[in-house]
Amino acid sequence: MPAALIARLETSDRLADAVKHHLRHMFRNSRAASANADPWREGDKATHVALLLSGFGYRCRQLANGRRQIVGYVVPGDLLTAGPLAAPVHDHSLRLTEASTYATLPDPELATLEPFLLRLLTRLVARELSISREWIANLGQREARARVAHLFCELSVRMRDIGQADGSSFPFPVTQQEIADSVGFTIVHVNRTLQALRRDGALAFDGRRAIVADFVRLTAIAGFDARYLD
Amino acid sequence: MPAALIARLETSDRLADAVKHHLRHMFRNSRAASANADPWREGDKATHVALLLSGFGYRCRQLANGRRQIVGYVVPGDLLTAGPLAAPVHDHSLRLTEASTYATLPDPELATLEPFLLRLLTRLVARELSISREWIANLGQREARARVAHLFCELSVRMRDIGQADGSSFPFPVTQQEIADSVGFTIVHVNRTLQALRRDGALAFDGRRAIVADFVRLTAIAGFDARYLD
DNA sequence: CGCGAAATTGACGACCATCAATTATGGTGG
DNA sequence: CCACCATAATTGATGGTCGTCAATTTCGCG
Repeated sequence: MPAALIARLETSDRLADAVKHHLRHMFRNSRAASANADPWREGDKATHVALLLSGFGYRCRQLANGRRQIVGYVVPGDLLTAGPLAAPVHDHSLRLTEASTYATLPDPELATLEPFLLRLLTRLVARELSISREWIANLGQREARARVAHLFCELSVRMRDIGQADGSSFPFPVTQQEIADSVGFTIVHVNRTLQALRRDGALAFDGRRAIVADFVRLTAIAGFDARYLD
Repeated sequence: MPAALIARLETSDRLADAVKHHLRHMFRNSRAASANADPWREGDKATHVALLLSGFGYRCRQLANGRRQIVGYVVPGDLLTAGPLAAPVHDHSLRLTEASTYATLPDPELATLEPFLLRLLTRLVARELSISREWIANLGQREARARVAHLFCELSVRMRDIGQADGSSFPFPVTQQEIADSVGFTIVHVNRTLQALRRDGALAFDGRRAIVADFVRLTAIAGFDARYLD
């Protein structure tokens, strides 16, 4: 049940019942994955279209110099991959950091996909692209505090849009090392930056949840503008 | 005439004549733009599908802190935008740094696009996404020399794939300030880094052309792996 | 030849990396 | 329920990469 995708799409426009019906049919096959599973690795053949139904994860790229970069997070409702519609081979690994479920489109249906569903897939890929470009700007032009704050602004909005945020907090099963690999700093510097954000009263943590103590302040620190998430 | 696109697509697989015919028909309407034109700005409505036929440019995002980030370059054969198929509004500005031509798809044909052309557009958007993710890794994990080198590796390969490279050099109408805004350094540091690459015998310039003096060395410095460009 | 833009240089300082501990946390078995 | 262990978080000291500021030189074009 692609409820999260439907919820997010309906944050802007109401969907016709027929469309919802098609979506539910398209993503009716669901698979389970346990925490720390990798549905695919960089270089694997891209076989299916896949959509995250529940859980959490990130996309990860391994560099020749031995370092790795997290290039994006996936939350329920996100297109995990457009499969062979995008490229024959995956350019990154997908890691699910908690037990998750995702839907895959049966291969035979790929060839006969309704045009309007094909267009939806294009829009979903384009949204990933928009997010990626925001990350480029984040990595290239923001200093530590703003850069880290921006990551949490983004995730906060994305979680809220799918109804996964509980008040001002949301599930965040990610280590500081993984935050570091996302924003391009060392774990030591990320630790100090998170402490600064806590001192600012903008951000806090409770176990595996992130708490946006003051969203307005956090967005001000980050220079965050949510338009890229539409 | 989308010759560059066809050339690039044929670096991996031969295209059927019928496909080429469809592409030429799809992108038959061409427009001219002068140097330093901005076909669109961030926030503008996305009206057309557009493909660069000739020229050169970059995509640019403006940040709240007054800085800007170049989030990608466009060369002939690149999809400039999937228009309303991607998003109703542009999330970045497009700047053409030299006189260019680009093809646009007439609006009425958007609704009746052949499925296989729709799939091609999805693939082209996905390629932009793959390149964006490589940029994220570049900005997040590589130090100055490798990061700058990587940019030139990418452009060198992309120019070669479309037959725009003349031996080991290619047109590069970009200032050091723009390189700086691409890799997230200051112009001063970019200048020193370029000098280092020149001393290494890896890279040189001649007016508005970049000269890859030693591609193997440049890729070694960058830790470049061209697979993401397929 | 003259002008503005672009490239280059030097000195200095800040931000972030590195190295190396120590402390906290949370999951597990006794 | 607590002891135990591995993982994660935190801290301090020091150094290097890159930013900032300000000036000068070179280049491109009319």
